[in-house]
Amino acid sequence: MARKKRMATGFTTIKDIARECGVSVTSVSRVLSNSSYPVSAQMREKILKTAQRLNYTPNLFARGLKTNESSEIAILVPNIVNPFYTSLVSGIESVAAKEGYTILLYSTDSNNMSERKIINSIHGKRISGMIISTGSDNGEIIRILQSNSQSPTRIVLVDYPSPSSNHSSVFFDYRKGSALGVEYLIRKGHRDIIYAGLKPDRRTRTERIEGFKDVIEKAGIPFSEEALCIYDGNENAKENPEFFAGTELAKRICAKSKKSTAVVAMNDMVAFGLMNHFNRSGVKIPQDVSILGFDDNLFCEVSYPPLTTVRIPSGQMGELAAKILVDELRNDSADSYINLTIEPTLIERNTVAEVN
Amino acid sequence: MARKKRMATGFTTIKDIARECGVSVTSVSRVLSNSSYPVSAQMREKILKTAQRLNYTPNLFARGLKTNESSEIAILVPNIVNPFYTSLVSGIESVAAKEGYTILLYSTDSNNMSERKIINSIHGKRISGMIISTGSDNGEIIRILQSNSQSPTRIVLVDYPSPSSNHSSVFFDYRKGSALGVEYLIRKGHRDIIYAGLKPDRRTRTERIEGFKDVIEKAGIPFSEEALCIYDGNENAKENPEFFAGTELAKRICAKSKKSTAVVAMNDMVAFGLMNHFNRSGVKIPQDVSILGFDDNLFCEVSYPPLTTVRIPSGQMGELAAKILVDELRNDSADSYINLTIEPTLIERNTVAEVN
DNA sequence: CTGTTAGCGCATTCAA
DNA sequence: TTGAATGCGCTAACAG
Repeated sequence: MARKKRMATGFTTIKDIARECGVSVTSVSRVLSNSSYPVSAQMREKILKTAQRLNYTPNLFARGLKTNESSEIAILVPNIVNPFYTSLVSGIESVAAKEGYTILLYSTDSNNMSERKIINSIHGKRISGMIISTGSDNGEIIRILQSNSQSPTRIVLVDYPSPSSNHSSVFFDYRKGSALGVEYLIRKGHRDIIYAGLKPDRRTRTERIEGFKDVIEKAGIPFSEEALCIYDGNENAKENPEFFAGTELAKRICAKSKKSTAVVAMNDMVAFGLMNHFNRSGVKIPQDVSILGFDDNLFCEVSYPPLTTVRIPSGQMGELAAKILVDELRNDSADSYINLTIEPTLIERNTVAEVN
Repeated sequence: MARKKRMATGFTTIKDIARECGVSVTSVSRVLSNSSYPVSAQMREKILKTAQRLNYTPNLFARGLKTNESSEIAILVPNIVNPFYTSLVSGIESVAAKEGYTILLYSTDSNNMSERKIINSIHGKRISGMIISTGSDNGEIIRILQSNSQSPTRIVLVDYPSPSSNHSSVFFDYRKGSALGVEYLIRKGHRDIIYAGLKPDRRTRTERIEGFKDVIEKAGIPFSEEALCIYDGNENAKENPEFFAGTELAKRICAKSKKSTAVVAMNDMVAFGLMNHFNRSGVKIPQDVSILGFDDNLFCEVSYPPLTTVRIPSGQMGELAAKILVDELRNDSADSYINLTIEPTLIERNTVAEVN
């Protein structure tokens, strides 16, 4: 009579099911963990039934303790408010969910969360894999991660330079993207073109400027530093610093004696800032000045006029990164890594005019 | 000599540390798990040192198996692309991180992830608590969650109606928000006001219309169904359905014989759609027509003209929800729940003109 | 095909 | 203040 002690958590366990069915826990485990081990059909049936009836949910702690696997993917991004990261994370999430992985979200901007702490958390949870895309490019995290030789965590990098080469990555070719945009402008007859952006303090920004120069020079247009309009105020001063920078840069551009016919923005938010000031000042877009964005975020369609821009398919990049990771996790393809570089495309809308 | 078998995972365990220090695993556990149990200072010191040296990270599976706690918070949202959810999640994440909780992100839009599946995952992981905010308001998830009496998961609801009352919630008062906006319009002299939005198929939308009617009638303006411009096309047809709906509704409004001086949009995206069409058609905002948004998303500053709108502080709502949850988790405050209703505020920008 | 047994790493009795 | 022993729930040898 005396019911065996069965307090603990109140959750149904395989032991409960075993008792109920009059079979061993092993058999229960075998069917409930989708083991390939042979089990008679009727027993399987019975176990499945009572598992359902008893509302059984496997205790992932126990399972993890045995298998050291969590089916979890950690995402490391600075934040999710920046539209690039929003859709990156969204892309990752969609394929991860489909593949049965759960997403752990770590954002480095949330203070108190040192990279060290994050790594510890990830180790402790025996995370299968992680996708890293923090804006900075010091490679710090990777270094920490690898300094601990115990960690078998699979890593896929997105727009994040790697100090070593033992992981896959998805990069966007910012240099080519920038070039693509400027070529388009030149094709439209522009020759006095300005680049407007924030301090080129990271690779994803320097590359844009390089791409800009590449094409200007190739077109035989004399390049001067004058063509580079850089806002170097505090990036964190405003709620929407890039937009604010755009408005400031537009003022500076308006004040120039030498007039330009087009300005290529570091990204869409900067472009919106430019447009905002131009719109207010009665500078007509694109009649008086053409604007080129970079990102193709949700609001390019929304702005007035709709923004012509170089597209960074961040959602797709997220999906690719996740697919690569899941694939590596499943096939444990030891030392083969795949490194993708995503090609830019130009999205024509209404902010670039033809000049002659 | 024969090293005891110590393969398993390769991670350092408390056993390793115990051996290294020549003490019992018990003592190691006590100091490394921050137990309040008394341990001599020197021993503590020694253990801490070698733990650090050996790069020890507690195995959270093992710990969880004992304690049945994960320090994880699950977030359930339809997606993170909608700006409301972006900042909701962001707000939650920031306080969760600060409090030492990890975020698990579940998005219901990602197909293949039935609510049933999500619940199972959450049970299996012994998630401490969850925050739910799925657009629909059928209460399905709660029902499933509670049908399984085993689940002790703490839940906080955000803009999600509850079929029962045993959990805390954070709501926004859409009705009052809408009223606030319309009152402002009337104060500015508007009397021919139109509401433009999608099908009122959920509470958060019907409330807006009710608030609209409330004020119109209170102002002694005869209300007719004509004033309600509802787009009932397929919401998922376009990439940005709300924006698209806005453009369509603007066309319809332009075609009306009776001219209105103001239109209140269901939300900012719809407002942007309206503005897009008006801008293209040479209808001047706000001289020819005033526009009122709802949300106060990132792009209200960016649009041209900047959008006057009723603010939903979704980031703050996320923070509040997380604070409530963490508090309940820590203090296990049994059956006391707190239900907040967030008050609207009006953000004046440049899309509403004074008429007379 | 089925069951018995051991142990993953940790926190926690209980005894010293 | 310390340590030996137990078991959380599950999976994987190993033996039948």
